[in-house]
Amino acid sequence: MENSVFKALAHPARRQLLTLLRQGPRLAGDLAAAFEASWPTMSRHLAVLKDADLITADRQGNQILYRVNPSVLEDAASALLGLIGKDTGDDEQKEAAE
Amino acid sequence: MENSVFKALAHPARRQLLTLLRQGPRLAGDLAAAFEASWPTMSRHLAVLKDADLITADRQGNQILYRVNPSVLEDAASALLGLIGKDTGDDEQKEAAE
DNA sequence: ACTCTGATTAGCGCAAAAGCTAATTAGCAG
DNA sequence: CTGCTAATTAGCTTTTGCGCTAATCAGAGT
Repeated sequence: MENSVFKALAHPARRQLLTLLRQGPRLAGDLAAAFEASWPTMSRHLAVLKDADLITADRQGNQILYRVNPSVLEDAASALLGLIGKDTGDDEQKEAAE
Repeated sequence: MENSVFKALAHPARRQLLTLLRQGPRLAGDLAAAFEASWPTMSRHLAVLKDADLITADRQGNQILYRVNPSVLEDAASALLGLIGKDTGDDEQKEAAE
C-alpha cells in the first residue's frame, strides 16, 4: 500500500499535480490544461494518484473535482523521516529505550 | 535532481536497504545477503541509491561500506510536506505573505 | 433520442527499469 | 604472478511505465 504511494510520487508530472492541488481543489480539465501532455495522459496520472489514495475525485455534474489527501502525504513524509531515525510525532517507544 | 531521489525511493527493496542502513553503516555484502535477490541485483539497487545521493560508499580495503545520507532524505520529506503546505522549518517567506 | 462537452478507457509502440547469469575489476594474501 | 574474496559491470530477457490517438462513457441541455 505504501509502495503505490512512493511509486506515484516518482513521476514529476504527478508531483506537479499535487502542488497545483495544494492550492485547493481543481477540476480535472483545469489540471490537464496546465500541462503540455495530452488530456488522456494527465487523466492517467490522476488515476495513479487516486489509486495511491493521494487524491480523491468527486463528480460535480459534468465534471470531476480533485482534492489532495494530506494525511497520506504526511504518512509518506513520516516514513522518510523514520528512515533516518527522526521522530515524527508517532509513538516509537523503542526509540526511548536506546 | 530531486526526481532521481523519488525514483530511487519508488522501489521497495531500496527503501528496505535504507532502513537497514538507518541502523548504521553496513558492508555491501551484508546488505546483499539480507535479500532474496541476487548480489548483482542488489548492487544495482545500491548504485541507484548512490546516484540519487541517498547513500555514500567507501572502500574499506577489500569491501565497500555504505552509509545513509540523512540530509537528502530530509529534503525529500520536506518536499512532501511542502506539497501540503506544512512548514518544515525552511524559510518560506512567501508563506508569510499569504 | 441527439448532441455537445468533460473525462476516462482501450490499444499500441517505445523507452526505461528490474532481474538473472556470466564476465570483469579491485584489493589482499601467499 | 597466482589465487581468493568482495563487488561491480556487461549483456540479455522480461516487465513495467509513459505517451499518443481513437474510442467510449457520463451527464446536461435541447
